[in-house]
Amino acid sequence: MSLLNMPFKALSDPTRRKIIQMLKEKDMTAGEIADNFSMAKPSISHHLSILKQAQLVIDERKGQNIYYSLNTTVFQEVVNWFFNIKGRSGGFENEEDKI
Amino acid sequence: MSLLNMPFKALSDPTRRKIIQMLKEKDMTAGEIADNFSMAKPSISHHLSILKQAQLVIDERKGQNIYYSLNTTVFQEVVNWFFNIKGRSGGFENEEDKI
DNA sequence: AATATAATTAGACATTTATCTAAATATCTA
DNA sequence: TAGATATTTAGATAAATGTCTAATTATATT
Repeated sequence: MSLLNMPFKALSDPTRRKIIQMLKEKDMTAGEIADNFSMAKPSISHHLSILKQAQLVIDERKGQNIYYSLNTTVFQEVVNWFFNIKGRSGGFENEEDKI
Repeated sequence: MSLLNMPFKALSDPTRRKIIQMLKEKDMTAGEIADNFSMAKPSISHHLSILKQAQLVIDERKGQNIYYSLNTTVFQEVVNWFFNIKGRSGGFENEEDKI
């Protein structure tokens, strides 16, 4: 699988995008994340696993809990794909903002 | 389906991302696009249909041909999602480049 | 009008995906 | 060590996805 394919597939699911948005605010345990959804915990665990495989998140066990946090590196690569499409304008309105 | 879900799903397939990259360079007919893949034409037609539903591309018939082109508006909305996650830094290295 | 070309639609099929419940693993605490 | 809590893994299943061939639609040409 290509480098970008896994993160793109991972981001194609709304639950996983919501998780990413939550982790933007703060690191969270699997349980805290699951509490924000009306979905069985194993389902969330599965989503976290896909985000982890895509290297969009990092996990670290602390005692009984496993904390999840964003891995901005792979994020940047996906963003770069869009920048490349848009001629590196990145959506800025002014010419000065372009690279 | 949420506004962003369709484009995200559409971009989760590598063939469709390749099509987007091709359309970045120039507008193309369905046939020209299909010639770049070792895939049956109806399969490409299906991919184009998904990109069209997601409003990532626009189609226009000219005689026997149907020309496809990028619709940057919806693109921008997807880019904005990433900007929002990344605190609107957009991946620029320098503070000055931020909005 | 008949034929050729460009593209889509229809329908079938195998694979992948998202979800669930039940069971297993890991850690903490009494 | 036994029990409680947090999380994952296993296995099942329904729905979605990507691909194909065959048929259809739309346009152009002779």
